[in-house]
Amino acid sequence: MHVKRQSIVDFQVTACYSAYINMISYSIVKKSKRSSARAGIIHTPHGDVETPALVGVATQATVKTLTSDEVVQTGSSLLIANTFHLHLKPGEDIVKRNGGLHDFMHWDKALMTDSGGYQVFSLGFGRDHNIGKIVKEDTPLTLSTHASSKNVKITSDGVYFNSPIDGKKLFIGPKESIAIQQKLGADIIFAFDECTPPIADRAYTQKSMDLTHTWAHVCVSSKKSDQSLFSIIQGGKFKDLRIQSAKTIASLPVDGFGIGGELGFDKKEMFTMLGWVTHELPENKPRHLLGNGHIDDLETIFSRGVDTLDCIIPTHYARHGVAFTAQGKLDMSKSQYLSNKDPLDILCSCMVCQTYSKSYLCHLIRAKELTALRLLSFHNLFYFNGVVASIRQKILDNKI
RNA sequence: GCUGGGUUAGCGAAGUGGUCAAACGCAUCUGACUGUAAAUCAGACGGCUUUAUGCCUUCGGAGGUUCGAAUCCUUCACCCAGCA
Repeated sequence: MHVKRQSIVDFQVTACYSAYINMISYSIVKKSKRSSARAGIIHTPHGDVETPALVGVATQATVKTLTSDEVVQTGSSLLIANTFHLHLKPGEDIVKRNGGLHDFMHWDKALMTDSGGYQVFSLGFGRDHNIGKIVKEDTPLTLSTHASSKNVKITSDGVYFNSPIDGKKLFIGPKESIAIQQKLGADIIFAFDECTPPIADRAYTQKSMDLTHTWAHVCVSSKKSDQSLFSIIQGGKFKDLRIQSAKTIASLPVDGFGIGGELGFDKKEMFTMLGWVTHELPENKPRHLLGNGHIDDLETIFSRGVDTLDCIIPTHYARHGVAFTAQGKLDMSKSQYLSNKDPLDILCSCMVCQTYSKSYLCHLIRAKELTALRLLSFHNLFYFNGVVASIRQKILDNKI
């Protein structure tokens, strides 16, 4: 993969079909009769991705703590890296000079890059109010159209950020995001959007959605590469806006869809909202749910017609000492596990469960050994991928 | 033996007459975490209860000065350094 040895003939054939080969395509293997679930395959220039699929989060061109080879062993076939972070460090030109993201990070399978739209929220209102994308219902905070963030200035052309690294001002709009993503060279790139804050009122949500739609058009027209473009649906918690957004984005010449922003205060609401959105989308293109995927929600999310989703939970929680198992979430920093000689999950066939005891992992966590973070990250990703694979099987077996 | 420095909550370490149940760090415990500002963050951490501008017991031991002592004095114990 690193060093490509091709005969002249091979090269010509590749060149001949490159415009075709480099786009993704999606095929449905099985459509559920019981729900909106689909089992399918996204064909990419870097291999097929069987869907539903969990997309591993590799924000800074790495799934934190794991090598790319290890990520392959966890069963992942698609990762998502981040435009904003890679623009800051090391810069897209460095990545390009290293042969693009795939070569740079030695990842031979499919890749997405997120557009930086999430950072519009997380480094803006998210940071201002110390909130995440999902917020409890009883928050007194509200954002209306006049609201402005300390750290991020949103204009019709794009967004002025303060770099979280050195405070330096930088500007990213739809054109800039696409230009960066072209240099990064992932198979699938995302349109620049504003991740609508969960505390936005209707007026703000609408304005933000309109802006995201405007930017989506700019992204479509400024893309010069043969990468596949996914465009993001917003609309917050408002049914008419979600539907309007889905219809608008669906009418664009894009290759797939992202479902973004906040999805209500509770799980039920989220599942309902996903239904509103996927109902409006054409069947022949993949739908990606951005940044959402508690383990217990996966089956219902996929049953609403979502094909892929990315979520930091398996790797993020791992670094905070939490392991996911068939017995639930285990906080491996708890001293009770020091005397437990069983594997994390007795039925798990991952390298960690085949090799190490809870006692050892608990010790490593408590001793703050980096290996602990690696082992839990590996297990959690493997475990999540296994759960998603079993959901796919259930769809194939008419059980979902 | 002499001289000097020291002994503070589980550990390390501030504090040198009142605002001290005693800063801060570590350890411990409890919570958070959903397109990664995240190997992070927040809270508790002498005891008791009616959870409070509440009560009780603490700063090597004992005694003293003072309205009031972790802080000053005496003495004892132990530790460290230098000198014999």
